[in-house]
Amino acid sequence: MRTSELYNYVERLNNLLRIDSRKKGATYGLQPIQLEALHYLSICNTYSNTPIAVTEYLGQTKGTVSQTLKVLEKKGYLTKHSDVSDKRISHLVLTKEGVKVLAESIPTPLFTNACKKLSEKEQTRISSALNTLLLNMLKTNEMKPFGVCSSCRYNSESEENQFFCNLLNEPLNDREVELICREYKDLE
Amino acid sequence: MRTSELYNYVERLNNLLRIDSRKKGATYGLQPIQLEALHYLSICNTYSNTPIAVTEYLGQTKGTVSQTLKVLEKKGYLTKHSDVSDKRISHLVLTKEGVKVLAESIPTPLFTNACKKLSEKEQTRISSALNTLLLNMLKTNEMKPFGVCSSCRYNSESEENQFFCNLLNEPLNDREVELICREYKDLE
DNA sequence: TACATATAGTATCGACTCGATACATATATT
DNA sequence: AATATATGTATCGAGTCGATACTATATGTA
Repeated sequence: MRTSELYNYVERLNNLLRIDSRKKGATYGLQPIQLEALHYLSICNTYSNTPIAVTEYLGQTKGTVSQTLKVLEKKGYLTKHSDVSDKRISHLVLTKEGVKVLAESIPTPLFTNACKKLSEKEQTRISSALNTLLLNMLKTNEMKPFGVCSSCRYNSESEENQFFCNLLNEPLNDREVELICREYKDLE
Repeated sequence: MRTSELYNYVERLNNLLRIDSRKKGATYGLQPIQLEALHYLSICNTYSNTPIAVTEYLGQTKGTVSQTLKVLEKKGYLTKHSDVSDKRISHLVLTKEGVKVLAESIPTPLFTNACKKLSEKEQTRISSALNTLLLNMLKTNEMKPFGVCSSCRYNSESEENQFFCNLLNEPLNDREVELICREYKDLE
């Protein structure tokens, strides 16, 4: 068992990224958790850009997330739009300014520079290893996996590679299927 | 370039560990950062168990770390011992209680369970990938690598595998050479 | 030796995070 | 219609964190 060895690496990685994220976010008056919320909203689909989905992804309470989002809205990095069919729900959409800030902050400079020095092969190797570790952790956890449509059990692919979500009963366009979804469920 | 893909994995991993760490630490009234400080002190050598070394490792300011350590001391998880030759320096030593709490908290339950399900081969593969990524990040950063003696430039190994540190001018015992050091420098 | 400078560490302040609790509103269930 | 459930907000207190100012010790230099 190399659990401790692995953990030490992961924790150190955590430290470095948090430091870098704090440093970079300070440029825009943003806290690490606020950058993470913005980042999530930039990689999730339109069914998953709600406060409750952010709550599930970040693993915080909805009250805490509500405060985070309030700050981001006040700073002009996102806007809230009421759902047309369910008036309880708001959809959070990044503003042009929010997208810009995010593009300049994430991935963080330190991480980006480190990746530049890695070969394509090494990057693939690391990506695969992280994927294995992550999926394994999610399986042992009650948290939602937040996967993409292509391997979701609710997805049925038609003849022309058209994705269709059987949970939401809607076809999905090419951009949507690449984004992560809070309703994602693994194939059985 | 798969920078974004890699970053997404690492950030998600961060989330999961922070959540788990917060949950577990709450059992003992400890915050994630306090567990990290305790953890560092359990894996560093006696030259590196000072407040300033914790500061460098965690990447925070010394004032912040001072507060963290004050809490840990008050809770009875560590004790401070003045250095014999330099009165400015304190050495931080975990108490029996501190060691116990740490053993029950780190690695976090979620992470430990996930590792149990991975084969020895997979663990080796992930460990190697994380090592590559981490060393690369540290190289592009001004932060100290905090390595172990065996690959440190200050180390000169004698006939009987006896480690000797040329910076501190002291021989090191078998336990010490396995611990991380704030004075560590890569071989040239 | 005297004085300047550097290093290790602490104390305090204000802005911020975060969970807990209570609450408002909308939808689902019975 | 009444009740339960789900989405989201407001407020509070404990705690994090960097900035600043401070003390004490060590080191370098004239």
